[in-house]
Amino acid sequence: MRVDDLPLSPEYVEHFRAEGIEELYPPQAAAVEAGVCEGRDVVAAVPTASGKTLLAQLGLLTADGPGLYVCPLRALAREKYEEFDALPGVSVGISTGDFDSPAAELADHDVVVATSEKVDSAVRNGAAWVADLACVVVDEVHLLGAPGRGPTLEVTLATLRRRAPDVQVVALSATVDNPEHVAAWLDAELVESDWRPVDLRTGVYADAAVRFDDGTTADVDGFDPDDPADGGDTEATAALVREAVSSGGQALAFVRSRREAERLADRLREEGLADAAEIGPDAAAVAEEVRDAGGTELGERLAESAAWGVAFHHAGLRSQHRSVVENAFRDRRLAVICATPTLAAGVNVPARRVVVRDQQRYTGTGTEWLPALEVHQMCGRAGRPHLDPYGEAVLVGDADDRDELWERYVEGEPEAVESQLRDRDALRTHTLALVATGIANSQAGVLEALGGTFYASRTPNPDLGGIVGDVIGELIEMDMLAPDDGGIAATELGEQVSRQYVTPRTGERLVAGLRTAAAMDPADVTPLTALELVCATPDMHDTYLGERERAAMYQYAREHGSELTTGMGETDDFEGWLESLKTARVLAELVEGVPPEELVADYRIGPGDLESRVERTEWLLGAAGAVAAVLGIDLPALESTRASLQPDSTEAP
DNA sequence: GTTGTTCAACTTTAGACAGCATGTC
DNA sequence: CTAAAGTTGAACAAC
Repeated sequence: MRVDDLPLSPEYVEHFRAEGIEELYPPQAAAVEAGVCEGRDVVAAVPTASGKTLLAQLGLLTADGPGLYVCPLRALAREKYEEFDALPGVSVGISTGDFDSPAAELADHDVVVATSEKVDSAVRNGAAWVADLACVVVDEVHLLGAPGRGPTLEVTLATLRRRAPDVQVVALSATVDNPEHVAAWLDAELVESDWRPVDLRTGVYADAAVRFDDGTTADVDGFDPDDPADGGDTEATAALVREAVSSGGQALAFVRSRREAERLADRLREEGLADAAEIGPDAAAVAEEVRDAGGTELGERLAESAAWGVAFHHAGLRSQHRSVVENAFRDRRLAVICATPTLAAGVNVPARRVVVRDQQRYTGTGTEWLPALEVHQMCGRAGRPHLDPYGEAVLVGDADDRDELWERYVEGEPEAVESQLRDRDALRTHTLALVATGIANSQAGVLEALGGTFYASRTPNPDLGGIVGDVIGELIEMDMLAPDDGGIAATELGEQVSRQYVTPRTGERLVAGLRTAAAMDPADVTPLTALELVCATPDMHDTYLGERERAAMYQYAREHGSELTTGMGETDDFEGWLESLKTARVLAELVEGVPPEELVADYRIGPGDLESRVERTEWLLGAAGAVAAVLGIDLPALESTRASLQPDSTEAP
């Protein structure tokens, strides 16, 4: 099937041809057969890089009305936004937490790209445009099975389908074990394929040789397993990377932790890989870009490394640094990225060879094998269309785990997608939201609304009644819901909590903290008071408290006790509270004017971690202000603290 | 006293969505 | 109370 054959206006056909697209890829053709262009619902379970974007565009461009593209990450949203924006005559909007088209304009765009939480939030805040949607594309639907975020996705989709019963849904999934279940839920045609535009061979390294799934075996150049220095997984990884690079390709190496990503990069840099890849001069420019994106010690190390064509990539990096690395690699100005698993789920960064050194991860209860889905996503980054003859993914192991790796990841099926909706916290949040938005006004109403979820479609007798009854009781206890006219209704507090997009537990904590603060001596209410209030909330992530820091934090807690809304004896999770106090302390120093570089060094936290905590704090302080207004509490420290966290007052221009 | 080496005990460990409301020289 | 790798620091040897 050719682009000319599609029911598209000539300008689009022209655009796609200009992009070099003539013939549709088989999965795309299958989706057209299934009716993406005629408004049919379609679930496509296909590998990354097999042309999902075009598939999404076919649905959106042929739909008779505005479209919505839902994706899980802000960086992905931006990437898609740019791709859609390149289409002739299509007006595109974007709506994510960090980057937002004006709300009034969203309704006027042909396509809006948004994160799933932002869509959920828009629904909760009564955005009218959702009811007019003709087509919704959901990228990475398999995240339905993600513990924290899956429920949001399924409830939001159920609500969207309720509000706009005729929307076309196009769902894009990674290869999973049960795509038919997702398709059955959406009553959609299933397109399933493992076709890829570039061949991928996956192999397992052990004992100085790689055994690939196409039956071939390969030695590793310049690698002597009998040399004691060449024995470990890291040495093998380095050799595999070096080999790919010296034959003119680029490589990605995945390791378990941030520190190891940096270490591996150091090690590879010492080998001077850039020369081999003939990207030397360009790499120097990348180093400059990294420096321009902000100077911390970590940033400087990244720049030095990038100058040699080798970068590292993890969430401790500021988002700007991350995107510099991603873009430079895509432009072939870097030879290697050593990364934690972040990179596997993120923006499109294909390489000739992918080396997965670590396949296990620490979980708090020992180390566990990574899900096959995750490893497949890493491996799927191998092979650049038009640039590489093939892609190669190599799992590094030793003789002992060779068979296990082979079974688990080369031959093994990816996991099934399973609903996480039964989770109490998730149900509490969504029950409140459903009532607050007026979708439901009784327990039966909530259950009925949840009837449209993936969970309900998978469970013959959805027995959510018990849990929903429980959480309604809790919400009434929290004064967020109240009995009303034989049913239930949201209180002013409940409505505000839902609109501010914080969890009920966070709302509860804010109420308690605000009441305490209101009763405190005003002279004791400082930025630290506001920050501790917000940091000791389930919606804020804690900061790791090192063994050596613990005593100092304890001391700090004692010294500043009068400013805090939590007494040291009051909490049943003292350790957890100390961790959140550390977060508050770091932010308090930032507010006082301590430069970020210093904080990063003093508290051993990544610049990216600091950045994300500042963002969350701004949001939560805003939410705290809204809750305070409901309670009739006036606490100027909330707003003033938030103001002094704003980028222009904390960062150099 | 200083520097170097070894080894055992201790420390650390991936990621990242979200609010709101607008005017001004 | 899991596991694997990195880091620290004590003990000791050589200078």
